[in-house]
Amino acid sequence: MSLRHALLGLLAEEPASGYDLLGMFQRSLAHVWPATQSQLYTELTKLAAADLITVVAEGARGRKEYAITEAGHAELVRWLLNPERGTPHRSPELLRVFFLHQAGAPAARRYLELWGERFDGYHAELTALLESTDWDNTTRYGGFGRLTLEWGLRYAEMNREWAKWAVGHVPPDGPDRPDAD
Amino acid sequence: MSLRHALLGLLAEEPASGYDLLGMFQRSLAHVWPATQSQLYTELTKLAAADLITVVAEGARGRKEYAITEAGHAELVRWLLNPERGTPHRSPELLRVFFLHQAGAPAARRYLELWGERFDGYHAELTALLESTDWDNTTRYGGFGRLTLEWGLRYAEMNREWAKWAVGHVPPDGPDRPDAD
DNA sequence: TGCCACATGTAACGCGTTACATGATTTA
DNA sequence: TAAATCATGTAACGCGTTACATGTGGCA
Repeated sequence: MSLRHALLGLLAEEPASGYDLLGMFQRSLAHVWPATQSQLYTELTKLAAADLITVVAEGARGRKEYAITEAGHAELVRWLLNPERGTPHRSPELLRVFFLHQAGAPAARRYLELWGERFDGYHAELTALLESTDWDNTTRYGGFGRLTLEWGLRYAEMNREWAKWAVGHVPPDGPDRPDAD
Repeated sequence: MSLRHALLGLLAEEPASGYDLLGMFQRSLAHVWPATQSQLYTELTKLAAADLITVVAEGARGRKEYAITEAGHAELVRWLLNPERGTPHRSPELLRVFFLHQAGAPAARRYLELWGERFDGYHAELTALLESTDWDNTTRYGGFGRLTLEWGLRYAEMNREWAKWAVGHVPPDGPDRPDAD
């Protein structure tokens, strides 16, 4: 149930419409919590029904501007300070590594090299974001966006380093299959 | 659709029953791709219907032992070598960081300290796993389990370091709320 | 006037979770 | 003979994805 809290978090800064929020998701939250248009509108309706947000203005083209309520802000803070036990970590890419010997050592090495390259790209993307933003002037999100960006940078670096290490540690293929059990 | 490939991967090593596979998931795959009992049996039925696996023996208590078919192995290798564009990264914990200034700087620092401690624990858990396993003797998964474990260790370290850094970079609370917009 | 951007909504489907439901075999 | 373990299955629910569906307002 994190989408609802993401919406509350955004609306805690300033009122916005579903369309506005969609833009914010695509621009600033895309790396942390992607969401689709359809999901977003559905959740806004639910949040309004639960009185965590309310419509504060209606504009042209059916535009509805939402604002967070007191109850909504209370819920946001409650969620922030009560980290329920995390969702288990699931990574299809890492799962592949687990079974990669089925593909043979050369293919495995290629896979890991590709891994490194993908994170090169990701790192570059984030670096561009870091440099294109004036972090001093960003009162919005109080600079915490910088912390999450730093996490992303370190994550990318870690993956690059790991991939490099892993390529060198791919076990050799067995003669055929040991099957010694 | 990764659960099905995880099952194919395990069955590529040796035939097993749903119950056996459940044990393997809990023991060795828990950190990479957790799965529940109910999910697993459902997926096995589907895999059998698709002829990617077959029942090779029936034992006591309705036990059904499955083995991978040729089609199943082909599908496994296909999946291994075709990394479709990754599921977007979603982390409720990181999402919290994004909005943490709503909770105030002291609470934010406490949150980040807790983050570091949790990864201390995780790192210790993985280290224990590393030391309790004889990696030379592990033909099963051809040593690739070691690569994923290494990833986990580095991930834990990265998070510890980041949390330490982040605690020192928590922006001060605004006087009240700038609201200058 | 025609297109683009704005703006909101619904329906179908898949996967993961929790809970329920049942029963056989071994072993203490 | 009672409990633990082995063993399989179904149902309800939530969230995320894709696709469909519709309509208005501004501007060139």
